[in-house]
Amino acid sequence: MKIATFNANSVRSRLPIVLKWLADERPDVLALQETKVTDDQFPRADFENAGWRVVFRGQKSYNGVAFVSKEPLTDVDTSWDPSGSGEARVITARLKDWFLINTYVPQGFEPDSPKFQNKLKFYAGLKDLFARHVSAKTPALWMGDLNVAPTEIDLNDPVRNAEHVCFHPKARAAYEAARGDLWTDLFREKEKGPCHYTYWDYMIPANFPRNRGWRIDLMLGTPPAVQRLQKIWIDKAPRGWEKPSDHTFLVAEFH
DNA sequence: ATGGTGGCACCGCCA
Repeated sequence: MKIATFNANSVRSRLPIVLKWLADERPDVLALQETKVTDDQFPRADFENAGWRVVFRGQKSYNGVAFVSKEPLTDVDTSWDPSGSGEARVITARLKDWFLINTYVPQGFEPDSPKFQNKLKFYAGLKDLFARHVSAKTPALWMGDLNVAPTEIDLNDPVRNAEHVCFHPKARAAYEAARGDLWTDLFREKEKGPCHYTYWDYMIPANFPRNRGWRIDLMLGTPPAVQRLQKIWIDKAPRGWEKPSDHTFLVAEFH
């Protein structure tokens, strides 16, 4: 079982690289975030014509999440709204005995802003979703753009970014509270070292070549998922393709 | 050097 997550930063702009990556990697499931498209405008036919299934929940201009899969997913639920903001940020589904959660967590803008409160509320609100669907015995994955670098080795410059909304103590505490003792950061199961990032702010083009990035795209697993995890890696290849996203793919294989 | 990019929308917002 091969499962991946990718913040597309517009699924329509990123369609060529997503389809090429799917054709090359053939995952069972790809979770997408920031699709930035309403459901009526989602490029469903482009995926289906390439042999993929797709389910999605979007909105105009911002946010939006989707699952692309080889086989049809079941129990697709796009109704979760952990912060009560009405934004399209969560989609859940099942594949065989797996329960899959795809989230695009609010970025939060600035620590003093209402948007940051919305981010904290989103993390707190996920507890209801977990309580409803996930126990320590459920094979489950929670993946997506979580907009939190969990520890100081998960970003290039933890000193300058000490108060950044994606490394702020309150954001990290909200992430840790949501994680609880249920979820394990699967990338850290296999790789303990620094300098492994999934996002490079494209405001400064030199960030990517100099590897000044953030590890904010995560895949978390319950104990059965940890047991089944074989390998997990960050695939930066699409950053070398035409019109890359500012994020990269995080990919995991399970037995 | 206190800037810069990119997507989508529309005359700014969000990341």
